[in-house]
Amino acid sequence: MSGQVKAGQKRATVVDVARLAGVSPGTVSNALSGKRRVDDETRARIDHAVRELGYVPNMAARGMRTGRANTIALFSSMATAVAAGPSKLGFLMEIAGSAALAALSRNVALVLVPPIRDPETALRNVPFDGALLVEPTRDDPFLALLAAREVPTVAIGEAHGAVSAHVDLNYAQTADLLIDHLLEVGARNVPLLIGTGARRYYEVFEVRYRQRAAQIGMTPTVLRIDEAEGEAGAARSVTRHLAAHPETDGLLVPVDAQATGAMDALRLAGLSIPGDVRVATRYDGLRARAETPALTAVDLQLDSVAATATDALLNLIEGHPAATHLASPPPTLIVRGSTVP
Amino acid sequence: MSGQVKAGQKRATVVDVARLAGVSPGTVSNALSGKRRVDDETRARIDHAVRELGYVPNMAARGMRTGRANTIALFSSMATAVAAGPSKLGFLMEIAGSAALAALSRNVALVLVPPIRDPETALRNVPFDGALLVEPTRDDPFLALLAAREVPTVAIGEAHGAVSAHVDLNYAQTADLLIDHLLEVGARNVPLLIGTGARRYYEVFEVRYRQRAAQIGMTPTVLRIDEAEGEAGAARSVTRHLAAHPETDGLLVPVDAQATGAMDALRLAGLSIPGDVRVATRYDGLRARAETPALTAVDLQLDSVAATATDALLNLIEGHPAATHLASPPPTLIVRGSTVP
DNA sequence: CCGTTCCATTAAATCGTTTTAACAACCCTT
DNA sequence: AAGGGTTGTTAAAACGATTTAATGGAACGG
Repeated sequence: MSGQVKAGQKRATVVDVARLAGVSPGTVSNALSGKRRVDDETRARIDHAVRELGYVPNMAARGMRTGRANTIALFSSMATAVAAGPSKLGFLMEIAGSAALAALSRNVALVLVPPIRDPETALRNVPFDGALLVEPTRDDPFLALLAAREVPTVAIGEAHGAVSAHVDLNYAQTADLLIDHLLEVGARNVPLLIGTGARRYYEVFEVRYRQRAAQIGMTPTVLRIDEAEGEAGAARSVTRHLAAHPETDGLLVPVDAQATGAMDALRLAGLSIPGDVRVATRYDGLRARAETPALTAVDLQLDSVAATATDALLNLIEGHPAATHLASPPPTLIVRGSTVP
Repeated sequence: MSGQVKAGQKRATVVDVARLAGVSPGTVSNALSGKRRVDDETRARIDHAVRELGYVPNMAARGMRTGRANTIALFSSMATAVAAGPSKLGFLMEIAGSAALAALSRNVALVLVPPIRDPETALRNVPFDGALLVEPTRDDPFLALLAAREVPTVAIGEAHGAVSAHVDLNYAQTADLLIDHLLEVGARNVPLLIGTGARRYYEVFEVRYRQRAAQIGMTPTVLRIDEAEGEAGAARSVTRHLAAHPETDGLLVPVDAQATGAMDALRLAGLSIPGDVRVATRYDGLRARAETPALTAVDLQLDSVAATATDALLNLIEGHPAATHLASPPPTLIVRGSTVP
């Protein structure tokens, strides 16, 4: 059958196709890309030659001319201990799945860049036209890299750094949803646990939390935990807090890995959930659902968020300007056993 | 600070660096790649120029010369309904995470190719040096594509097609683990539910299942469900089977999405789990853990599997031959509420 | 002092595509 | 019949790196 290439033979180029079809390489290029008109009869000859030779265009050569890699990168600087955890799933991967699908439907592939110690050197070798950045910190190591490359960058979640655009993750709404729910189910002494990194969503959660606390006359307590310490760090922090404040009857722990740690601490202290203490977290992922009882969380509509971000990024890459501030569907509360029996 | 590039200015090339350092482009290339010796003093001048200009090598140009894209692709032909599902997580993404990490540590990026209707055209535009193929079917659409590209391909899980190598997923062991466990907890009438696709692991499960059934004198029943129909298909199938065989007291459902469907059907029939019917599945992912009761499943050590596959693939790409048959750590049973109270 | 060998460096070729500018050939108008 | 538009095609010039073969010295041995 034609179209097959014998092993060891080097791949056909546009020149080979041109020769076989009796035209010039330029015409082959035009026929294939459809950028300029080509006579129907000529095009037919070219198509035939392409099939005959099993011609596959060389992406590197094309990229060199066009300056495009047909690739976008997905970054997250969240410590692996928190972002990935035992089974490498979660937030980042959920976004990756949707983004990959959205990108591929526009003939662009998604390259996955998990957090690593030395992004600099690793990225020297990876070509990409634009980047998605998941909840960057104030001075995210990736931001500098991306700036140096001068590629368009879309953040997922509000960002303080300089990005081309960002998709809102509705931090304030999400915080309110969780805080109000905890109060509604009767909690009155609810500390907030967040990471130490300078992430925008930590800031927003803290602000809303303090506001609401002031309104209802609750003494606000904010416990900050090093992201790199993962679950264990959260567990230690909660244990310490419980010792000093036995009246604690609720925990607001937006980071899911830290929520898992908090649950461990509560169990260790022999407290019942949600009887003695109610717990709520933000991201409704594996951890939230696998806890016993399962954790009350929020549906962040990550599917939609990722697709929006990807589309915006691809538009930017193609030169179409995009709004710098993109909305996403409102988050909805998912009530589970950790807050109601 | 130097190293910054003013916006709008086009990126520095190796020629600019050479000029500034007072050497030829060839020497710059050698200094940067370390392929040939370069005088220390010269190298210092070059390094300085690189920093001064904020030089970032153009990957497309390099790729054109070297023929490498520094990228590997991860494919799965499993229907989206089953592989991704409600929250796009699962098997594929878990492998993606590990593989991305393993690849990046060798300066290669992972591109994610989720199952789509028209892989052919989408892939024309995506450059990659090799491919990881997750549990391909007998005539997987991706296999042809990869053959046409003549890139090395490593399958995750035994494969019948022509691949360069494959990492064993211990199908037989896994099947035995699950079957024996179901029998051990008292199930005596246990149908096997598998997909209709020609996947190697369906075949192996069926063989082991029939063998064991014969040994203990159980009438084997194999229900085949179209992968594309996801959970609903499995639910319908189970409901139908229960009507005809009320004595059913166990279900072996390797595909997790189908296991979820089966659980729905059991609940609908008002049966208690594991009291009336015991259920076990293969992959211990979100679905298995989020069920109530959580599903007994198997730890497939996907982390290690993905890392092994990625390493082998990169070796192949670099020309080092690799074993065609790669082992992975033995799977272990994870007993949960769906088989023991 | 000449002939080798070794070394760092360079000039030039090369990779495979896209794009630009030029060019015929043809059809209309006037 | 001359001039003005189309239309389809082409030759040649990019794109930016790596690699090959050649070069000019320095160092060395006899």
